Amino acid sequence: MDCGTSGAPHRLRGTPIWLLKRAWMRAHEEIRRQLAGAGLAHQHYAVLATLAEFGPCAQAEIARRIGVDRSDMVELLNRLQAEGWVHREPDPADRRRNSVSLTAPGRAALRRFDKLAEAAGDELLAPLSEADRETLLDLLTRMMDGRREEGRS
Amino acid sequence: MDCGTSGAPHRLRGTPIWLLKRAWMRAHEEIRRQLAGAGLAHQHYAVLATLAEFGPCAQAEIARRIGVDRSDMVELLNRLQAEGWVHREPDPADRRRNSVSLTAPGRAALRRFDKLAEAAGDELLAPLSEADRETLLDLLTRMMDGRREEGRS
DNA sequence: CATATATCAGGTGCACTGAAATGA
DNA sequence: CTCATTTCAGTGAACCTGATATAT
Repeated sequence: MDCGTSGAPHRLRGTPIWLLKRAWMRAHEEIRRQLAGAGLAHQHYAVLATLAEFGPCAQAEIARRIGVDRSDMVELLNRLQAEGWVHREPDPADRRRNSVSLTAPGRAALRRFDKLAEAAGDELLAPLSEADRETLLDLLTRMMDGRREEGRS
Repeated sequence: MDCGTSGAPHRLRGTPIWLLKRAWMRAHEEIRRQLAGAGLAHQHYAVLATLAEFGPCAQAEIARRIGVDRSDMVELLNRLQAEGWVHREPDPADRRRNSVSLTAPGRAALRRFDKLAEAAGDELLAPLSEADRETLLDLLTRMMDGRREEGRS
């Protein structure tokens, strides 16, 4: 993956869309490398993290939380279930739903992946100081959440 | 496209990789909407911008500059050529190469797309103040270019 | 009836690989 | 012979649509 921005026209280089694209491509490469050993995608990690934080969920709820399509949840969970990390069972309260829960091995695996994800993030942010990292995360968060509390930093 | 970050686990929400993914998805949606009328992708715009800035190029050079695969340049240019915006001719100095150049209509089209791209960027950055926008672009640039000039803002 | 869920089949855009043909 | 360029054929992950069966 070629993530350099160096030779690009400055019509693009100063543009948020271009920068975000290249930044995401680099980020994607980092997380991919970290999770490659386990043969997992970032989304698998996101599913495990969601279950750890919110407890047993319907598939559609997980999908909504992490912004994945419901259609794609099926295979995602098939994989995690095959590893023995999650457990699917019909929800007695609403029999349309599968109640998906984290198993003990799943919880242990998640702890490993947490470390890998953190390493990927550190690799990515390596060129920035601690203060700059915080500022960047804050700005991105505010950009996404659409608020507007000026100033700061 | 669902770009909200609201309901995601905080294990992900504070993470640069997660934030960059969601941010890029939103950015992609904005630029897609702006260019949808012309039926173009962001990459088509990037090609035109490259030709405007660097003059006639070999296909491989354009590909290198904007981080697109050489294989994919072919169809990208087919489309732009079909619109009459670029012109391909064998480079007499090195007959392996195609010298790709911007036509007059291509230059005019690019001016229109510049406006659309700018509108997409403004839409994206709307929640941020002018100072914050500059900071964000600066941080992203430094993250990608790997320098380390601390401080700023 | 309308709505929500899980699943499957398929489509599309995009990054990428591998190989061929041509020429430097 | 080695390398670079254009092109084509095809793969794979990800986002998305539409349809079905089932339950609320």
